[in-house]
Amino acid sequence: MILDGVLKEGDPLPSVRKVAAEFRVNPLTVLKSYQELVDEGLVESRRGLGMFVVEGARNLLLDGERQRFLEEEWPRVQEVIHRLGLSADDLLNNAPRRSKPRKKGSG
Amino acid sequence: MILDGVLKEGDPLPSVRKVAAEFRVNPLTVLKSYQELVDEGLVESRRGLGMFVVEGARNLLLDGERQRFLEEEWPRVQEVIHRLGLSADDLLNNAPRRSKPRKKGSG
DNA sequence: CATAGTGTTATAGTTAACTATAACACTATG
DNA sequence: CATAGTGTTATAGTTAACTATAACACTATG
Repeated sequence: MILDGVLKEGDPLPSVRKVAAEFRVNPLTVLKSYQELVDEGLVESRRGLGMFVVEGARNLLLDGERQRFLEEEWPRVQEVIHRLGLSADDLLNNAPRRSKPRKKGSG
Repeated sequence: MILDGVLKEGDPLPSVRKVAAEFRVNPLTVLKSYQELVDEGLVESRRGLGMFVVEGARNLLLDGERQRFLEEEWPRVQEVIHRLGLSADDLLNNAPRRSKPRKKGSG
């Protein structure tokens, strides 16, 4: 939500209790997740008021997630792509060039 | 290992006990994972002998994993790429076109 | 002060996955 | 049969994450 701009910097996060109710989950579970955001320096907690998106959170998140994605997730995704014999073409255009025709349409 | 051809069809999987020892893990845990492969029809169990890669397993796996990847994983990866302001094009072709130059080299 | 909304802490219980250990069932080999 | 290697089942214990419930602490508002 922060990355997508749904939550701007300074905005309050939906309250622990509301999220807990909406997802039928224990408030403690929500709180713990929110605390992780605090630990990452993205969110700050103001007792009695709520939890708020920190100034600069979006850039911090963007940089951090970019790094994590490029160094950890993407390499693994690339391995999978390679293992499955997929091509960049297959993935980007919804119109794959006619490659080797498949034996059968399986379903 | 099956996709990469390390395990050919008909080959025995490393025994439950060996894997358990190698990864310092309970044999039951390994067994359960192997059972999942049996449930997927990729592997068959021969009591007293071992677990073996089924004939046709590689193609079955290839088709199944292709579908799973294209329908589930890749869309999510694309969302992340988009959210992070990265380009799938740049990531797939290793030769990124010169796009907007970044403000700073961060480190 | 009372109220209604926040985050926070505490205590006890539940659950799924995993561990530890032992024993059982089966097969090829000699 | 004995042996050594397989998969399999059973029992009890451990652990991390989550749940249920209640209470505490704080803030803006009236």
